[in-house]
Amino acid sequence: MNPELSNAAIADALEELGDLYELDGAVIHRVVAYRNAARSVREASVSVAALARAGRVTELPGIGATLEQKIIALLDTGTIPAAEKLRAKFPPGLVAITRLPGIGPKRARLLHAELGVDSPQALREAALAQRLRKVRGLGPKFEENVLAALARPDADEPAKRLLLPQAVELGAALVEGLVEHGPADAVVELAGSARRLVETVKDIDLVATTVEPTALADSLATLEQVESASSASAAGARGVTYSGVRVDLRIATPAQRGNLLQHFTGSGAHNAALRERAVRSGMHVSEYAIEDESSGAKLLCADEAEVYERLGYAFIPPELREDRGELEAAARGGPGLPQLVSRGDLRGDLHCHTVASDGRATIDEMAAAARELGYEYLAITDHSASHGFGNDVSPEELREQIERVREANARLSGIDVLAGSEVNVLPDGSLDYEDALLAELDWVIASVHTAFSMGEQKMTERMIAAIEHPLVDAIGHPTGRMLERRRPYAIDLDAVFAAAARTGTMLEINANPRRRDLSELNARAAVAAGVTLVIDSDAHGPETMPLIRWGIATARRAWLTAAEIGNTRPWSELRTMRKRARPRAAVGGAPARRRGQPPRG
DNA sequence: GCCGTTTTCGGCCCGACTGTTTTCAGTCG
Repeated sequence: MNPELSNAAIADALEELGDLYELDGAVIHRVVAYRNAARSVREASVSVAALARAGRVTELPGIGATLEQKIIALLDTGTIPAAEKLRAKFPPGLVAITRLPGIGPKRARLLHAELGVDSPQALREAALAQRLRKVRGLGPKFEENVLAALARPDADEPAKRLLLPQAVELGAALVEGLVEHGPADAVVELAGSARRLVETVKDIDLVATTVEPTALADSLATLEQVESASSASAAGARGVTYSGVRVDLRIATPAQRGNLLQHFTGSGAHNAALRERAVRSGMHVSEYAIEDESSGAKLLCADEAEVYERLGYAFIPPELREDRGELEAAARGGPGLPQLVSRGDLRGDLHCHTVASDGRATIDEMAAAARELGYEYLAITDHSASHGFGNDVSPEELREQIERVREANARLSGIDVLAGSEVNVLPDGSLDYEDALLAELDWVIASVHTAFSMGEQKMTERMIAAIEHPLVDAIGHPTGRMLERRRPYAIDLDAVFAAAARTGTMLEINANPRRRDLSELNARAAVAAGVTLVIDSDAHGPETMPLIRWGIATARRAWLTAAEIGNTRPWSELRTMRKRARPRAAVGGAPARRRGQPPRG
């Protein structure tokens, strides 16, 4: 029997069908319904295929009887009949055209019907022959824009995205520049996905208030980072940096600062859901005001929290604004939002490197950095013997390192230094130190660093073997992904989470901004399955230990509280949670702790 | 196609910008 389709595969199929219906001229709400359903499937924390087999898939938001049937057909036959029909009608090249800026489904359909355009290549030929301008509603300018879009070397690949720290840094520099060059009263803030602390960012969104909006809009073009700016008006301006990042500045009056910040922080899905719910109670929400339908009164909010309050919600932290159940939870009479974990809750860092392997600093230097951050403990976890791309730590060297850690711990005050290792999980699931040596360590984190492409079943068995090892306390960066660089290895995370919960093995949120691994959705699913997480910096030097903030960001976006994170506890408590410290009978027999699941996600 | 502190039918967020138009459709976020 074939393995069931992944949530991502089902979501892709629904998204494609939505695109095809849109090309076919379906009413837009139907198209939107497919896209909402696709997102719901993609973000589901359990196997949607399994849910569908159990007849429960309509429990997911946005999935009704019709989509249930289509998902079942997809699982049974590998395809959806409606999609087959539409694929025959609209060639894939036509769908590709709709990805070009300025061309949506309507124009693609028009070009197909009027000129027989069915691919980017055919579109280019038609534009060069000046045939596009003959179509009603299109003109020479459109032709020009089409050719420019097609000429871009990266026209058919998705745009590179900034890692969050780069976006935050660029955003801060732009804010500073606008404050410096703009009118004296200007207040400028970073909004958009960077404010929500997402993993990667496409463009920089800034909001500002001033009584001289055009002066501020004009000043965007004068910033040293900005290569070109356009369409400056009282409403704002747009620009592109020399690094090729789009910047969107929106301006309102000081009295509307809250409305604007709320709108421009997004996400789009959060705002759409917020506004739809508001409409049902007779309110219309925009970036400028909340309008009461019955009285016509327009409420301006200088403060963002007031926007939520006036609409009947508790304040929703930006990290949660993804339409993943936060509105239902924050609504008056709802269950309420969790008290999200914050940086100050962490009492220690359980994954870092020193000069013993590929780190840049000594034990003492790393311990000093940890103390500086207010931690109570730090585990030194250099790579193990077979790491292969740094300075390996042989068993003998690890024994010496343990001695050095014990000595440092005795000497240093204000910080407990723990002897640990980041042990390789070898392809067969075994570890590369003997158990007797591992038993001398305070903390063992096991990670996969080799043989990434072994296939899902083998990788899952490999990982579960490591999870079942009695001396493995946690699994490091559990999916191996590198944002914008390397996909996660194929692995059955449901099985991994179940094994981790069953054995009491913790899983890591690796805070390195290129990893953020587990991701927010996976972290949320892991905790729902009963797993305890740890948040680690994986620092290779004192200066990278503060990267922990990006791991905190992921945990917050995963709705996690301090109680769900192991290293918010003092070491005296956390050490007893390691499965090696538990009564032997409990290992393997502990029932999964279940947390109340929010309505979505 | 989904969904319900108005509704099992009739709604479904809101506004800016562009290019094409003499008042607006399409696209985008």
